[in-house]
Amino acid sequence: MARYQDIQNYIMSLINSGYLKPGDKIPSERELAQRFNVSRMTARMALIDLVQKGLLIRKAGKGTFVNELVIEQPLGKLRSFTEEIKSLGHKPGSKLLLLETVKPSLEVAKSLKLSSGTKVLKVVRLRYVDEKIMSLNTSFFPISRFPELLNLDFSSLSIYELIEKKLGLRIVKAKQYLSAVDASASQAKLLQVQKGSALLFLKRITYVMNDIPVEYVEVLFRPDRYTFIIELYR
Amino acid sequence: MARYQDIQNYIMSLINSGYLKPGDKIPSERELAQRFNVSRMTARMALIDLVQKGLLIRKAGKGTFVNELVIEQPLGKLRSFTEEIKSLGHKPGSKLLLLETVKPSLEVAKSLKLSSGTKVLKVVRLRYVDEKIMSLNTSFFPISRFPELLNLDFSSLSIYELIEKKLGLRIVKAKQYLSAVDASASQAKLLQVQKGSALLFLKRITYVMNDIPVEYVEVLFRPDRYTFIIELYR
DNA sequence: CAGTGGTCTAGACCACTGT
DNA sequence: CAGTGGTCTAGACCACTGT
Repeated sequence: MARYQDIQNYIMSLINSGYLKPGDKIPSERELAQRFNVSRMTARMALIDLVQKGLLIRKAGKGTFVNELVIEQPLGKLRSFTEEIKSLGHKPGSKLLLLETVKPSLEVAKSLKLSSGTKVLKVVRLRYVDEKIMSLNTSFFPISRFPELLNLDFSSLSIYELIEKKLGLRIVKAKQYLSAVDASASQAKLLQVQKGSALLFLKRITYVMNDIPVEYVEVLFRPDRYTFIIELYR
Repeated sequence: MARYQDIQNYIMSLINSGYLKPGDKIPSERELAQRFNVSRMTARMALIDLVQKGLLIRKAGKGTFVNELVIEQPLGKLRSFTEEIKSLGHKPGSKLLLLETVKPSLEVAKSLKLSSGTKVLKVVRLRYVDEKIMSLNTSFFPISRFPELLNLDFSSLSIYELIEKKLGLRIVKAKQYLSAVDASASQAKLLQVQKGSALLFLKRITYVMNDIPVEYVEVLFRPDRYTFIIELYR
């Protein structure tokens, strides 16, 4: 085990334990070098590597700081929020805010390929990453088509997983629309941002076999906590 | 200009000129140190930075090599704004607002794989669809790497087309980041929206062969005029 | 001004690869 | 075996930030 790794483990444990939070200053290179009895270059290597991994940020003349948490999602592969966050080494969370049967809007009905009088299940959830609020999700499920949806536990982490396991449906496709909106007063309050501040707005229709919709969802992301990444090729 | 950057520029020029191809071995740390009259640690820093940028690969006991072009799953189709708008049956437009040589920000420099002192060409354009304002594009081009970029007509519709035709470069990949921001006063004025209203914010790095960046661009879209659609499969 | 990260020196010993 | 990158030392001077 190289000596610079001792320093890295030390810094990581301070961050993971919550002792150091995003924005906090960590000890200087010279201080770490002295404390671990290594040369400054060795302490420096430890920090540069953690900067490269996105955990720290350095500012010449000021110091080295714990980086803000930003989740980046590579688009292109259909994965659940839960799968995505876990794969990035973070802890997904969910809080159920509302669960009721409603008459769908025209857009919801059309997206789910339902007649506008057919009732749907509306589910509103706050989504968390590492206990921090990330997004507000409002889902609509076609319970007339899949009545078993009513039996699902919507406070659990991954609804997609439940749909596949309990309903035996295979999710094969999603169509997403990405835009931006101003936060309304109520949205701002739930997401803990300023009213009117910009939110990343995602609409998604998820399909099982034969292009049959199983969910229509609108998600409002805090742009400081979530970024979509898309790689394109030709 | 730091001395390790001289070494980086040297290596990059060997790669860009085609003298060094993917898989080729580059001179060892000790050899570069001697040739550039620096200590081995300095030569080493130059290489480690290029490894981190994905241009080189190192193998202990063997040497340092030019990285292979990574082939990944095609996720979407890379099309220019002009191609896209035309295919939708609309009329694309462009208005050149600014064209100047600037020192890049850290992010721009890093995205273009340049040292931060290397000047870049900044091009600001308003984009139209059917004579309506759609987006504000701020591009940065690595003129040190591709000096011929200075001869392009930036008031023309498709810069990508020009890059491929006049410079003989094939654009093969783009990486996009999507988020949302509040419109600043000046952005709002140009886009003719309310100050502080939500804009869809896109950052894109466009690459030619060997993951060499040819453009970094930030685009602010009016969300009422532009929506990203993404289809996902599994 | 003291403190910070950025760059750099001129060495050293190590494990590993290939001849 | 000679050559490679990996790790490390004990210093140095620099530009920059904040008091």
